[in-house]
Amino acid sequence: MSSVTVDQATQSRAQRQAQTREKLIEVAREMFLTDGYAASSLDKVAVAAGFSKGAVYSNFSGKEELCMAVLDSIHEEQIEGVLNAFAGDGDLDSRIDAFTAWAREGIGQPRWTALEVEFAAVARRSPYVATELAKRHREVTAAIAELVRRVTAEAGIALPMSAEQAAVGLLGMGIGLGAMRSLDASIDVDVFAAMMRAVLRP
Amino acid sequence: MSSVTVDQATQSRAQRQAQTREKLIEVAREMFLTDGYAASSLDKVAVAAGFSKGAVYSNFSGKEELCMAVLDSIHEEQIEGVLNAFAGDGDLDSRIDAFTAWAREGIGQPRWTALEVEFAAVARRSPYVATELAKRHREVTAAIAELVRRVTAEAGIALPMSAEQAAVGLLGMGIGLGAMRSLDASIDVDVFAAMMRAVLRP
DNA sequence: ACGTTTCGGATACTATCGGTATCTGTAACG
DNA sequence: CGTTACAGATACCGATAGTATCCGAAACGT
Repeated sequence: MSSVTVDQATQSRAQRQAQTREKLIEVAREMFLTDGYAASSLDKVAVAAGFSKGAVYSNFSGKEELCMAVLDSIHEEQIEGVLNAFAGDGDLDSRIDAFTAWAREGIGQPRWTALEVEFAAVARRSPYVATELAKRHREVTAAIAELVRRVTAEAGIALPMSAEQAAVGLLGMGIGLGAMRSLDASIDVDVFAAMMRAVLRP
Repeated sequence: MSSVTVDQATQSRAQRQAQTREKLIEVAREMFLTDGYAASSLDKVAVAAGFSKGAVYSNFSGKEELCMAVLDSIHEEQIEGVLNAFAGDGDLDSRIDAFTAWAREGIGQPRWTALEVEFAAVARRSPYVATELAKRHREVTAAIAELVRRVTAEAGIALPMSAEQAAVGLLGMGIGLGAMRSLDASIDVDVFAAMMRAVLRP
C-alpha cells in the first residue's frame, strides 16, 4: 500500500514538473526559432510560458541546457522526416523528389538551421555544449551514412567517395544552405536536390 | 599654400584616426576569430588595442559595424586565395588539388566560418547586418558562379545544373562544413574536394 | 488527522556588456 | 594666440544570465 501511495505521490509531483518542463521547451522552441538564441531571454521564455525565471533554473542547468532540449525535440522530427522521405519504394529520383518536397516546408524554413549554427558558435566557449553537440553530430552523421549506403546499394550506384564522406558533405551542405537561406530567402531549395543528384548519379 | 597646410592638417589628423581604426580591426579580428562574436566584448577589444571603448564608437557605429569591417578584411584574403588556387593553368584535377591545399590551412581552420555563421545569426534582428551580409553574399556567389563557368568551360564539362546553382551549393557546403569542423575537428577537408569532384565530373 | 519535511517555483540581487551622453585635451585654423 | 572641432576617455543606463534565498503546497511518518 505504502508503495502505491508513494508512487502516486512522486508521480503527481514529478508529473507536474514534467509538464512545466515540456511547456518551457515548447515555448522556448518557438522563441528560439523565431528570434534566435541570443535574442531570446530566459525571462521572456519563462513569462511567456506562464512561469518565472526560477522555474527555468529549476528544470534546466541554464540557457544552454534548455536550448539542447529544444534542439533534441526538433531533431526528433527532422530525423523522422528524412527517413520517411526515403522510406518510399520508388526509384532514387522519386525519393529525392519526396525528400525535396518535405524539405521545402521542413528544412526549407531555415529557422532551425539558423538556430543550429548560432548555437554551434556557443560551443566554442562552452565545453558542455561542445560535447553534447559533437555527440549528436556523430549520431546524425552515422545515420545519414547508413541511409546513403542503403540508397546507393538499392540503386546500384558506386559512390566516388565513402558513404561517411558523402554523409558529412550532404549534411554540411544542408546546414550551410539553410544558414544562407536565412540571409537570402531567394535561394532555392532545389539547389540541394540538384547537388544531391549530381553526387548520387551512376 | 593654404590648401597644402589644410591637406597636411587633415591628413595628419585623419591618418592617426585611420591608424586607430586599423588597429581596432586587427585586434578585433583576432579576438572575434578566437573567442567568437558574442564572447568578445567591445571593452576587451578596445583595451587590448590600447584604447578605451570610446575609440570604438568614435570609429564604428557599434559592434556590428566593427564586425563587418573585420569580415571584409578576412574576405579580401579569402577571395584572393580562391582565385589564386584556380589561377594555375593545369587541368581541373590539379586545380582542385591546389584549392584543397590552400583550403587546408585557410578555410581548414574553421575559425572564420564559425564567425561568419555566428554573425549571420545577428542578421535576423539587425536590418543593417542583414542588408550588408546579403550584399556581400550576392557578390561572392556571382564571383564563384563566374569561376565555375570558366573552369567547366575550359575543362569541357557540362554541369547538370546552372553555374549559379553550383556556386550556391558549393559555397553553402563550404560554410556548412566549416561550421561543422568547428564542432568536430576530425572532419576532413578532403570531403569538400571529393564533393567538388563528384559535382564537376564530366 | 496532524506536524514535519521536501522541493518546485518565485523573488531579489549581482556582474557583465552594448550603447549613450557628456566631457576633455589637443590639433587645426583664422 | 585665441577659438573651434573632433578623437578619444569617462560615467552612466538598461538588459540579461546566473546565484542565493525564500515561500507554500504537496508528500510522508506517526
